[in-house]
Amino acid sequence: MGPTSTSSSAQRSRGRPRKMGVPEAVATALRLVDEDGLDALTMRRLAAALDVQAGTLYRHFATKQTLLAAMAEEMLAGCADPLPDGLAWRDQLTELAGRLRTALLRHRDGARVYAGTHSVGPNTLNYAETLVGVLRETCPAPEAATRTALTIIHFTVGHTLEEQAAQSLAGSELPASLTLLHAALDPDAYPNLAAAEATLTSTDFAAHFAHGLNLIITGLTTG
Amino acid sequence: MGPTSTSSSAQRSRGRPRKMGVPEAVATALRLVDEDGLDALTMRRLAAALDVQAGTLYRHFATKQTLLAAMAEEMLAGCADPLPDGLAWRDQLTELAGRLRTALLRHRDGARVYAGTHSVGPNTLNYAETLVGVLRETCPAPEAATRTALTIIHFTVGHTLEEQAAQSLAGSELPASLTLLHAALDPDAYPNLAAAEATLTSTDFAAHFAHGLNLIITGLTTG
DNA sequence: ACCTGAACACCGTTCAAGT
DNA sequence: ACCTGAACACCGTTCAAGT
Repeated sequence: MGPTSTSSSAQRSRGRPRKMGVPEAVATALRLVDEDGLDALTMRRLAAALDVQAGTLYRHFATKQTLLAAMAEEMLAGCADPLPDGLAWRDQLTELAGRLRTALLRHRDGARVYAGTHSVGPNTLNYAETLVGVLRETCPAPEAATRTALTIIHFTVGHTLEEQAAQSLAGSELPASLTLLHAALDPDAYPNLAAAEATLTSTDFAAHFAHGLNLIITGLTTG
Repeated sequence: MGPTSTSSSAQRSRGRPRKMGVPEAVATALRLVDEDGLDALTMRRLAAALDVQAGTLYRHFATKQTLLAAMAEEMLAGCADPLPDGLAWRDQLTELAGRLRTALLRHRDGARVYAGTHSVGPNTLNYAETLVGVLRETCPAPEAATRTALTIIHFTVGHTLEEQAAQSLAGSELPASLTLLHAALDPDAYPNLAAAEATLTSTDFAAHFAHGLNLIITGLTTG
């Protein structure tokens, strides 16, 4: 029925070449999230983007959660790269925490993707390994090193969740929500918040992050 | 057709009395979340629990997000109650952060509900007001007080998100995920994590939380 | 072995029409 | 004024049947 000179492999690659492997699916899923946000990432939309039926995805991912975990794992690529030589441990921690924040910020809703999953892939484990390694050199008890690593990760995720929530309140919603907050901040009822409003609504998230991280790292010295 | 002696008001209260006010809807929504988790909270299931059509909810909540914000606001009730007299500022901060954690833990998936919303209701604002108030007494710059309040809140939310994620890996999934993690933790590839495994998989979340919070509060003294 | 097509049991949201 | 009924445009997941 088809042209006789068309080999079966050429037929397979008619239109787009068949893209269905786990890595292509994960990359495409991250692209869809970047374009339209996490809420728009649907197994059906992903399948369509891969030129495949929705059910086919379940041959590669047991569930949507599994896909999300693979996306989180992919996002952390590079976070455990070797640290520059000669960095003080304080700066090593700042660098590592900053890498996690940057990795989450690289994709729209990245923190939400990460917070909802538990990857045990190499990117995630190497990152944790590196972070705990730096902390074991400076923490008295080994338990404290582990707990401090968790503290840094939880703070970073919590912070970035908030940062991206503010980001994704797009053009029209952000001013509205600021106005709402401003209206709610009656200086008689909430004198401290009224005084804090400028800082609270500042978009200098890097400064907020640096402040919190510095608190944690400083606490390590003294505690 | 109906019994002649049945007044219309008696008919209205046949079965359950008509429960449709924002407070009842929020309370019922929190009950549904406690029973079956956040993923099972559906506008349609909530409507059914309130003996109402799904569309009716949209007369009280513009969107599901609005409902979730109202739930988050309700969860924070009591968090801004007056602090006991004579507490050192360190203990005031510990108390306030602990109240937020407890409030989030009180409901299944409480941290996820909270993290996905931005309430400007009185419970939320009074809590922030109180927290910033305590910090302004001890922080040099007013900017630092605000940023530290954000740090404490972000850490608490990030921590509790993780705590409840571990909790909701119910009976059969938890052992499976621990086995998976254990298998992944090759001591040659991840020596630090292998050494940290006991702490990493500990369920003493209160101790983890206390450690992280203490780091932040200690950092405040020195910074 | 791998994919399609079609179905199952749902979603959030809107809105005419009723009372 | 408030609610119902019904619809619109979707979901995640499963699985027989095809090739």
